[in-house]
Amino acid sequence: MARILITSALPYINGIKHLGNLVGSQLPADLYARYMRARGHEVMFICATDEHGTPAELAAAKAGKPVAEYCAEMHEVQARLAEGFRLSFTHFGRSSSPQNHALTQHLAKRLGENGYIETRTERQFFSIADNRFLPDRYVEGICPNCGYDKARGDQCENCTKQLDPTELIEPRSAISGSTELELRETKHLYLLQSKLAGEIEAWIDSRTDWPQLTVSIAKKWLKEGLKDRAITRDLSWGVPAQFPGAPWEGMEGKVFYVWFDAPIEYIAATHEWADAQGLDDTAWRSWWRNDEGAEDVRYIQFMGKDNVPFHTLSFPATLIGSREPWHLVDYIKSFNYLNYEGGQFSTSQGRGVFQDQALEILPADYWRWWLLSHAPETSDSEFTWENFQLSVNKDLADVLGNFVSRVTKFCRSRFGEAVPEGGDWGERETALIAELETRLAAYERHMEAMEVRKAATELRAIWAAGNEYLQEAAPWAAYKEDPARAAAIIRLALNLARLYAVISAPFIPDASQTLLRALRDEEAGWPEAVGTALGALPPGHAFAVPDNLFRKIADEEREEWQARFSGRRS
RNA sequence: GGGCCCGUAGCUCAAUGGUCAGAGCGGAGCGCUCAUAACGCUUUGGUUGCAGGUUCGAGUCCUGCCGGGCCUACCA
Repeated sequence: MARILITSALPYINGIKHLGNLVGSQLPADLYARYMRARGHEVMFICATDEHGTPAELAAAKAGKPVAEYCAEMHEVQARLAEGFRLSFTHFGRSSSPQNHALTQHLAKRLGENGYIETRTERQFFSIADNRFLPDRYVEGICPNCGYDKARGDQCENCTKQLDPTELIEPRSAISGSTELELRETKHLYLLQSKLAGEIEAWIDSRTDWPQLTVSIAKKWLKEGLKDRAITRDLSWGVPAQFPGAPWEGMEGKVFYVWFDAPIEYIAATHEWADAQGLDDTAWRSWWRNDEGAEDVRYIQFMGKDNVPFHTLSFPATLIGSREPWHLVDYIKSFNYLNYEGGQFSTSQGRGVFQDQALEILPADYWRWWLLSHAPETSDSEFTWENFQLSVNKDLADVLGNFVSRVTKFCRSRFGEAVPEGGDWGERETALIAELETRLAAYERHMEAMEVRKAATELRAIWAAGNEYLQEAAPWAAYKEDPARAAAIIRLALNLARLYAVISAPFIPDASQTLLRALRDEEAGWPEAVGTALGALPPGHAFAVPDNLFRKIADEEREEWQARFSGRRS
C-alpha cells in the first residue's frame, strides 16, 4: 500500500466556475484519487478555495458584502458544487484559514532569515480619499490606446492592451471614483527567486518522468531567467505581511500576494483537515515533512497549463528557500483548455456552462463521463452540445446502461430476481475472460499513468465486450433448448455488471453505487482475477432490477440548452 | 515586436521517422429480438491547412505562408 498525496489547483473564490475549470484539475484529480483508493492505497486528496487578492475584494464590493463574509458564502457555494460533482476531497479548505495564515508567515519568515526576501521601494498610486495604495486593478482611467474610459490599471478591457497604471489618462480610484491620486513611494517584499534558480533547475532536471507540457513550460521560464517577484500587496484581505517575529519592518497594512499564499494552502488545508478530525500535528505533517514520515509519500498535482509556472517554479522556490524538508511535488499532471462551441468558455461573458447550471440539467455522472473521456490532455479540446448528447446517449445509456437493463430484465423474466443456477462455462466464456483480462490490465495501466482519455476509451471497450458476448452467446435462444446453459450465461452477465460497477466507479460513482446496491453487493472490491470476479455473485444471490441507469438526452433538450448557454448567463 | 503550441475522416480525437494514417460517433447495408427503437456484424469515409526542403522513407524533422490559440504583458 502506498501513500498518495493529491492536490488539485485551487478554484478562485470570485464566483461559480465553468466546466473548463472543472476538467482541468479537480475532476481528473478526483478520478485518480478514487482509483487509488479503490486499489487499496492511502490517499490524501486536498483542494481549497483560493480567497485572497484584488478580484475577491472587487467581487465582494460588487455584491455589497464585507470580503470575509463574501468569501465564506462563496466557499460554501463551491463546496456544495464540489459535492454535487462528487469530488471526493479528503478536505476542501480555505486559503484564508488561520492555519494558512500561520504557515504562510512561517515560511516567509524562514525565507527572510535565509536571505531570500528583500524589501524594495517602488512608486504606486495612493488614493487620498480612500486612504490607501491602489493595486493596478483598482486604478481606472481613459485608455491611452483606444480612448475607452473604463480601462483598468493593468489592462484595457476594450482593446485588451496591457497597461501600467501611470499610463492612464485621468486616473481615478476604482473604489471611490476619486481623482485625488498621487504617486507615492511604497515598500514591498520581493522573493529572490533568481538566487534559487539553479537549485530549481537542477530539481526539474531530476524529474525525468514529467509530461512534456509541464517541462517545456518550466524550462522556458528558467531559460528567460527567473525574476524576483513582489510577494506583498497593499490590500487588507489576506495574510498580514507584518507579524511578530518577522525579519523585516514597515510592512504594516500589507498582505502577502495571493500567489504566495495560495499554494501554501495545499499544506495548510491538510492541517485544517487534521484539526477538523481532532488529530494532532503529526497527522498532517507526516504527509508533508520528509523528516516526519513523508519520505515515502508520492505527491501528485493536477492543474491547467496556466498554473504550471507557479507550481514548477514559485512554490518550489518557497519550499526550497525555507531550508526545511518539505516534500516537493513528485509528478505534475497538467491539462490544456476546454473550449466551448468553437470559442472559449468565458466567465466574464457568461459563455458556456457553469457548474451550478450543469448540475441543474443533468446528474454529475453525465458530466464526469463526457469531460473525462474528452479531457484536453494533448491539446485543447472542445465541448459541443451535439457531441455531448451523442457521447452520453451512446456510451452511458446504450452501451453500459442498456447492457445492465437487458441482463437484469432477461433474468427476472426467465429465472426471477436471483442469480440463476446451473450450466457451465464454455469456450465463449474463456475467450471473454481472456479479453477482459487484457483490457482490464490496459485500463489499470492507463489509470496509473493518469492517461485519462485512454482509460475512458478502454473502459468503454470493456463495456462493449459485454454486449458482444451476449450477442454471441444469445441466452434468449439458448433458453429454449437448454435453460441451464442460458442460466450460466446470465449468471456470468450479472457478475459482469457487478464488475462494471466496480471498475467504472472512478468515472461514474453514482451509477456504480446504484448498480451495486441493486445487485446487493455494495462492498464489492476491485477485481483480482477476472475469472474469479465473474463468480463473485453465487447462484441464488438475490438482486433487484434497477431503474435505467442513464436516460437519454433528446434532440429538443439539446437544442434548448444550446440556445440557453450561447451567450450571457441569465 | 519576441517566444511557444496547434491545424489529421462530416464530428470528437489517436498514431517511438518505417506495413495500407487508426478508433468512437455519424452515414450505408445486413443480422438479432433479451434490452432504454437498444445490441452485434460488415462497410463507407482522409492530397494529414498550403508550398517547398532534408531522408531510402515524413502526419512526425527543417523553412516559408495561411488559420486558431497561449505566453511575453504582476487575472487567477
